[in-house]
Amino acid sequence: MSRTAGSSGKKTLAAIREAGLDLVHEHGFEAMSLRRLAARVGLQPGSLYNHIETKQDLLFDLIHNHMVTLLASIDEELEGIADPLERLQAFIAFHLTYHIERKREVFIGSSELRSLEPKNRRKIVALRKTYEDRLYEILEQGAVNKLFKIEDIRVSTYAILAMLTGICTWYDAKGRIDRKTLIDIHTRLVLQGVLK
Amino acid sequence: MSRTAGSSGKKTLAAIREAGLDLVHEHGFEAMSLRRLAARVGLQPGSLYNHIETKQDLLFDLIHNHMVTLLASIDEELEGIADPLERLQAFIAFHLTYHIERKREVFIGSSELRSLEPKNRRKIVALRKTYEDRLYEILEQGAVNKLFKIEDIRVSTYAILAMLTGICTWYDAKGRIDRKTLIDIHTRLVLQGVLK
DNA sequence: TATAAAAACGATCATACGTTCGTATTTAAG
DNA sequence: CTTAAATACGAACGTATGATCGTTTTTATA
Repeated sequence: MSRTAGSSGKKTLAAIREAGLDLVHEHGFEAMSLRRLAARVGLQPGSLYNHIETKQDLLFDLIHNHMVTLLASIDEELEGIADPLERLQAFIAFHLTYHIERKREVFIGSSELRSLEPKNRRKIVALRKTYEDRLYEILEQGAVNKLFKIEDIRVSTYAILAMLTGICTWYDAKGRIDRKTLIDIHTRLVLQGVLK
Repeated sequence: MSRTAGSSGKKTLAAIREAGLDLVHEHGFEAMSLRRLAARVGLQPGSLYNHIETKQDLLFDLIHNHMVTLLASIDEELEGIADPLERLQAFIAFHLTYHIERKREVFIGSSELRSLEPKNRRKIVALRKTYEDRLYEILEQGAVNKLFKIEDIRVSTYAILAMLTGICTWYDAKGRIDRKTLIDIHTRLVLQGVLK
């Protein structure tokens, strides 16, 4: 893929991000070389710096972008739903669907927190906490309404998230189970563990 | 840490493994330099090769060692327990305890499969499958005995493993919750999702 | 205490690293 | 059509990479 001077910066940045997701996922952030990244995008190494500040900034950009989109999406998804049970069902379906389609981002978002500078890491951890709180609040609301019976809301939040996220990384879209069935099974598993 | 020629190879190899776990966990396998590893152990880079074949062999050794010990331990743990419910409880307690104490190994064992050569990766994946089968068989036995009611045994196996393993990576031993409580909560969560 | 084996040293190989910079080219706005 | 801004080039910086090898030092055995 060759590229000419002056060509659209928007497109080039998008290509850099896409190749970055691939390469970080494949080699880890520290081991991803900007030379390989540039080659995949069709640039000379130095030209990357017309689009990114530093390698570190690229990593932050990739993870931050993921988290912000995730948060905006869940809020959109839950908007207008009041009943805790329905909200929980919506959360499960959304989380599974969203994460299945973004395995690279999910992997990087958890495995490469180590490579973020402290200030950047704090920002990401705060966003993650905000997302976790969406589920926490649903469980809490259901518990208050005597709809759910939960021993420890915080631990249950983490347990449900671990289950849903973990499964996404294994799930093979071309395998035995279709997406709807996957959602159904998990909805039932979670509800059994949570319903009164 | 300084080291003298002729000193015990067993100790040196153990130190290499320990430092290797740390550095792979911290930087990722590809980005872990043998120079840094050697420095941490107190060796010149070339001296590592008195103990390891290649960098790749070290990675395989680290992961393989973990998986073999894991398998031997679960078999020992389950030995003599016949009742599926008791076996499930034993599995949960064991898995949580074992994984909490080996966060580095667990992390590396999942995130660095990508860095294993195909032949090595196949061996590890086979061992992992064997471990997963231990839980699968417990669930199956419980289902046959009409003790458990499980919609999809394979998916439930993965879901339970994802939940238990995921939580281990977050769990802070110095935090609000002690280990016994963590096990109790998770045992209840799993049983609710599985019991008839 | 003589000696073989084990382990460490330290130099070396060609190659790759992230980033900077001066220059050239292309695009888009006026 | 002119021109400023955006983008790309390509060389260069000092440093680090995994692995090899001949040599030296230390250990343990007999």
